[in-house]
Amino acid sequence: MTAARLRLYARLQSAAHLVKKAADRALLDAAGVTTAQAAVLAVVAGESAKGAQGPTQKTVAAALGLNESAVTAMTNRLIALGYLAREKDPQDRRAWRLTLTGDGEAAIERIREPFGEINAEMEGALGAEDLETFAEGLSQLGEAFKGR
Amino acid sequence: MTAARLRLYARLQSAAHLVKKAADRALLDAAGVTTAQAAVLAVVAGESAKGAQGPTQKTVAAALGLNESAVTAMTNRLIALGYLAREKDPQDRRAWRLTLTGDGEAAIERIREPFGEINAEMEGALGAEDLETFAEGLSQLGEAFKGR
DNA sequence: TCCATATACTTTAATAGTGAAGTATATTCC
DNA sequence: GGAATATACTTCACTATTAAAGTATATGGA
Repeated sequence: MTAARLRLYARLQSAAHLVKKAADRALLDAAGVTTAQAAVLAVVAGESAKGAQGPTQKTVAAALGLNESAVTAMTNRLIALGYLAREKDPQDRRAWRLTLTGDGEAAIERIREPFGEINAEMEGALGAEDLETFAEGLSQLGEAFKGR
Repeated sequence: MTAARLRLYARLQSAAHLVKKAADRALLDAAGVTTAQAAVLAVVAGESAKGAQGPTQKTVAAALGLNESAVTAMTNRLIALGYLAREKDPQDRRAWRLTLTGDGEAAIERIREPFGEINAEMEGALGAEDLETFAEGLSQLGEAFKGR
């Protein structure tokens, strides 16, 4: 089958792993934050910009395709690092509302440049490839595997 | 910048994570093996086919873009599961030579079908996309980030 | 109003990875 | 031949994830 010949799964995972490894080193070096932590901070910043309250952990989990237990653990680490704060939602006391601290906002600022470089390096590596089409393909893959 | 607009890093990691999550469930269900374990078994099978001896751990690490310490841990798990065996290379007693057990070869057989389905689902999800070009882009990314 | 069920989060045990520092064996170069 | 260095692997402490089972609070009927 062509499905086997193209080895899409292996290529996708290998590329993702190698890029993540490099990005983690770059971000940790320049901003003292891992890419996984940066992703959570970015979601909290983005969701906070939408409304008065910060997002719940469930919202963060859904945005990143993670289990809620992963977000519990990440949130604990980010609070320990001083980047995030949480308080009980008064409307629903099962839920936490997450917000960035001042240090959290500062971390996001520090992330911007090294992260932009990673994205630029990726675009450079793709050479002649149609970038829009390639990016679209990645989104289609994500979309197709989102609900299982 | 276009680099930020396309969010290649986020899309790549998200797609890879969601596909891996689904593939792990499928493989664990059908073959009792994780995708990470399957990757190591496949490398050992492929390298063993090339020469008389199985690969060293270093060879496996290089093939998968992993640290040698990750391969030490994976090898221990796969030996405990009965899929892999190792013996000291008589030419270089620092190195182990890895080989598949009968159970390891059987596991590779069980993996084939569910894994083919994952690849086929990925191709399906890409729709109109030129599959060759997309696959090539993934390889280019991997290649560009391999040596850092 | 109370019970059943659904929802938001937590806990636990496991896999999978990193990087740094350590051990043992090879190799290289006076 | 022996010292210095390189290489193959291991160990350790840590981050990040999953799935399953548990806790606490909401919600929607009867």
